Amino acid sequence: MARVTIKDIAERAGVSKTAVSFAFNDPTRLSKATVEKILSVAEKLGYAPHPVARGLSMRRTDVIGVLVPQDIATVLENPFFTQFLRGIGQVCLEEGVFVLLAAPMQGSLQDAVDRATVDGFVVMGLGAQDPVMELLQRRDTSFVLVDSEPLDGVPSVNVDDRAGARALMQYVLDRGHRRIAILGFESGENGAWQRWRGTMRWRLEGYTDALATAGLSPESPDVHILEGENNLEGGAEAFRRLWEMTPRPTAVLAMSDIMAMGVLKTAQDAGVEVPRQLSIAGYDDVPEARFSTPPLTTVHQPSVKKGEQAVGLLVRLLAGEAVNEHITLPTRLVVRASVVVPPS
Amino acid sequence: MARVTIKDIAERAGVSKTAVSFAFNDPTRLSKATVEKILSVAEKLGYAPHPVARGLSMRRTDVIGVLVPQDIATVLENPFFTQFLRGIGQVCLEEGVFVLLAAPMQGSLQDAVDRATVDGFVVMGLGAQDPVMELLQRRDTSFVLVDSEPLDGVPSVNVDDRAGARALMQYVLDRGHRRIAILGFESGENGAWQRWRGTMRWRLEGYTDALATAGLSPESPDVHILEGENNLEGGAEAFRRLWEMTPRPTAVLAMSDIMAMGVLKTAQDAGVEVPRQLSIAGYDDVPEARFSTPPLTTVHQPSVKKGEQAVGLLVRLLAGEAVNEHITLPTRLVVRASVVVPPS
DNA sequence: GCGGTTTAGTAAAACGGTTTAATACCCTTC
DNA sequence: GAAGGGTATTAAACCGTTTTACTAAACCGC
Repeated sequence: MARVTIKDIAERAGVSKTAVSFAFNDPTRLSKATVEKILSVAEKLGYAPHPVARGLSMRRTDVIGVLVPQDIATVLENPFFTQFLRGIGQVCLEEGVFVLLAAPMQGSLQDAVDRATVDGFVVMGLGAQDPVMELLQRRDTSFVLVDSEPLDGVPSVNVDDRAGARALMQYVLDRGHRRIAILGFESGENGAWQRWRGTMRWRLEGYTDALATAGLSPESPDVHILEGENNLEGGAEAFRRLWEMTPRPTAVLAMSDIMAMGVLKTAQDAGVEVPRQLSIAGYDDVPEARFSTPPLTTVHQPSVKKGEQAVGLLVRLLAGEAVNEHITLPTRLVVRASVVVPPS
Repeated sequence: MARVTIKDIAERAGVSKTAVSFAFNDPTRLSKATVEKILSVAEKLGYAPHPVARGLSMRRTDVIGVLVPQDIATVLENPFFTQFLRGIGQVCLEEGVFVLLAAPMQGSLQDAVDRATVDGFVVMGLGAQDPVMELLQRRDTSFVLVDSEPLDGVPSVNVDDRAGARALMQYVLDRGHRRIAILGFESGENGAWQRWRGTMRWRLEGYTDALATAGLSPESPDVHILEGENNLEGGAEAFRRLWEMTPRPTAVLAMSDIMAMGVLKTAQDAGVEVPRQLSIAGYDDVPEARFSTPPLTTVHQPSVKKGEQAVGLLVRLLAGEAVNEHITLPTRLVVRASVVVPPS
């Protein structure tokens, strides 16, 4: 039983394909009677226009892609991304557009871009110097950057990472901490925080701003900057490394809540009292940050709104509007209980 | 600057469109020299085959849809679904296939099915009597059911919900609880648990099995069955209702961890000591269940594997294999700290 | 130098829709 | 009664690929 096509409907209704198409897309072009006739035949045969054929003809798929530089399982491990995706999904639904997850296919993000049947991309956390960036620009695909360094002529959404990081570090210093570990994501530039770009760079700048007020800097011997995978295990692994240091840091600022929770869990499993022996702070303020024990002191960023805004820009771009906005959303320090004064 | 098509490449390389197509899809049909010539021209012009055109011609989009009966923001609120999606995403990546999220479009799931450009669906939690089920069967779309009542001829993945629920309830009863609340998802059949189907029904059967060993049943005056939205707020709202009962239940078994955590949080905010005054149990064993205070006693289900298996079946189906498997994955009681003996 | 097979390439027909340009018909209007 | 103007409808072109069926040339053994 082959798929029922527009031709079938046309024949059964005794009209042309054009008429059938009109009945669905612009009924005013046809007489009331003909439209009804066509629709009833279509209904009876269970016809719906083939979305791919339609897409080819209309040069529009009504799908937007969410492009992420890591594989889906990894990305979804971070609740922040789930929140972001919720924002995207919600707006897409309202706009009558589907969401497609585009991650590196057999390792190649380029392949994913080439093969994805989408009208445009929301691009998440892509390095400015990534070759995919060029590829996107060369194609006629529209796209919006999120958590990337803004590019001229490409709309973008970011949060005020620097201010958030500064406020958090200031808070930690104000409690009295002077031996501090900063935990970033894996950047492929392990240890070379001088070469960090984008989000990590901005956050580091914020930390640095605050450190300066205490006469410290990333180069200070008691300030440690390390990288780990952006998930629970990355936090766990980082804890093990930093707990071997002498003297041990009294506070660790992770660049994501999920890493912070990895540190927290592993520290507790190792018998370390948090926050008495070790203060831990995160970044993002994911929903579960308030449920941990102790609840996580962190920096809130409006993750859902980030997604909403990104899709909003993309939709306008796809509608042909000349969008050139660089949105920066606010961040906010959220004080909970995982950072206290260090042991004396 | 219009998109560069196969025709452009053909002209610039001085060959036919067919040759270009072969160069990409079956290079052995062409001489080494011609292939190189074509590929170099394609490279220079930045050509990649138009995925939609390709899809139309090949009758294959290399996209699978994840069909959910609620909107994306709601579904993603439940970490269980995120885990499920991780499993799906991972296998899809390996298979070189994209994932498309298909939720009701402007309220119509039917629309979503008609408009989604996919080769097949993983259908999540759809009621057996849902009209969409019929639609799917009438179309030539392949699909796999997850968390639905198995349908003849349609592969499906489920977990042993009944056994899990039974073990959990037994554990609760063994602690000595006799005034018990059961909290299900909103089913559109509020209060009418007799009409629950699928997952909710199976779990309820498990609870009932165990209740029977204590001489109780869903009809017992001290057993309360209620529904709430399947998210934190649903749990919160449910707590308020059940805390007004007299006598109050000493234990509540929620059908998802997320609801359980909603109950937990709200109870604590109301000054209730958990678990001393109120024992709380969940279902799913999402990653954050171990991080709550107290850590959640719950039923583990292999969410990631569920996604993996579902895609696995779908892929085989799409490959033309006659798949007719009904997979049931095991569940397992996870004892943590949120259920203790009730106050005397 | 002759049939037969391989090799390298192509023209044209799908795939299933939408859109453009044209036509046939009827109704006014002068 | 011819010109003009809707209105309802359609044939054909188009979207950008893949695939089928065919041809021309080269190669082969004898």
